[in-house]
Amino acid sequence: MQTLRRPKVRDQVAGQIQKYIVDQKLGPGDRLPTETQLAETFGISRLSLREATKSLEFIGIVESKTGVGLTVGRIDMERLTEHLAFHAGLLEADPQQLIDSRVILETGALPHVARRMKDDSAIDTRLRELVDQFRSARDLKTWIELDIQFHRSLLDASGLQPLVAFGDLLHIFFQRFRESVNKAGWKAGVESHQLIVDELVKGRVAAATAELRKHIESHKERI
Amino acid sequence: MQTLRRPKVRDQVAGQIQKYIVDQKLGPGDRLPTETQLAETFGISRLSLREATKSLEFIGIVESKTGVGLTVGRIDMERLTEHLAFHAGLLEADPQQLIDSRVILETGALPHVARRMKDDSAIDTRLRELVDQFRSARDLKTWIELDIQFHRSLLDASGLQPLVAFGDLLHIFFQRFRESVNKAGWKAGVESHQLIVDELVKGRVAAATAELRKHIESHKERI
DNA sequence: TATGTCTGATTGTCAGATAATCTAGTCAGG
DNA sequence: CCTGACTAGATTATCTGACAATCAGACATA
Repeated sequence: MQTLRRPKVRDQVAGQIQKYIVDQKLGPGDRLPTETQLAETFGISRLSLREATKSLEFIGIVESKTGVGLTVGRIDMERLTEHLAFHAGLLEADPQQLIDSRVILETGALPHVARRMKDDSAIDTRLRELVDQFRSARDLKTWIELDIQFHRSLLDASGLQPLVAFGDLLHIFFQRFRESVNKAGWKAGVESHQLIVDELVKGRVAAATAELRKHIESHKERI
Repeated sequence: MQTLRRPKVRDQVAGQIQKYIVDQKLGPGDRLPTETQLAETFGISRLSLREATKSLEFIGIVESKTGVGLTVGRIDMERLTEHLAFHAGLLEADPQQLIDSRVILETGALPHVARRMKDDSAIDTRLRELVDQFRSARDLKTWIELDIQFHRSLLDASGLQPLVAFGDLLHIFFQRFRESVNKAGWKAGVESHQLIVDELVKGRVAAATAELRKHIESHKERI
């Protein structure tokens, strides 16, 4: 049976604060009302309000400084990843689904990347740079780091910000598979990345897509 | 210059709680000590401890139930996406980008939908039901409601939960365009949905994809 | 102008209390 | 022996009120 719970005050409040930020069209750094004012506005105690703001602060939606007040913050994915990666075991997501989703996301981005590459040579440069760094990577840790960067840059190159945001999120859940990469898979990964970039530059999107799909789906063997 | 701040109590405590979970090798559902006990252990007031646990609860690392206590939680993507709607890129999302992202997302899901349709006739039924309700929709409000449901069901039918979560997020930002749909666009939308389902049932994924793309991109005319 | 100081505003932390809710055990009735 | 209602204790949820720590800006002083 689904547990019926009374909606918790702080969650509602957290939602309302987010809504407030959007409605008022506030951006990073902008001031929010003081805790006391907010508490009065929502008709709750300052303490309950605090639990809401502290939660939001935890993931970076707001920042609070003593003696200053609350400001809208910048979400930084690294911070979040740090906390979440710590708890790889708690992440509940079907690996298979994660992989399929990534394939859809990244292969879907490729046509956009190819199109933009024609006008902006910086994209090409950036991707090649990363591939080169790959080759000189000596340990698994930096390899993983670069792999994330490569795929992020790929999505970024599509010019579609929403995809980048979603990609970041998927990566958090993906982390644990990455750690199971062995030397052979590593080597294959380098070649794969190189190939993808080469095909893209030539404008052969279909070939790049096929390679990218194969590359991502290679994770399936390790689950 | 980097601001020097006194490390905040609750962040330290949040870290310690996480450490505790890992050290004790706790998994989802396992009990944690009570708030009072934890507060004593860390030598802080129960209130400060609460701010830490609430933060962790916010992203799903722990759960707390009244009358029961704290348990280790499961982290699910839906919850996170909800809050990360604030991710910088999305806040200032360009309508064009939103549309392109949706196209990638939904057309990418179609092959999965088609495959699953073969084994599960309920999917077919569900989608047809929605199309039928479309025809009998009389005002714009219910039409929009049904449109959202249709596209959500489509993603849901792919069996890929991450896509559903992301789709929901995109819809939030999409809302404003929806309201600008006129009678003609409405009529065309009904036919379009019908066609997509028909093609899918016949297993003609490419045709369905083309139609879906056209359908979503029709929004471009209205921005 | 430059520098040190004061002050009001705001968040950080605490203690103590009451309400709401859940778990586990108790006990009556069959 | 079993089942269901009920009670008691434990635990979190929320509130009130208070004081400490910190900061930005005004103000006075040289």
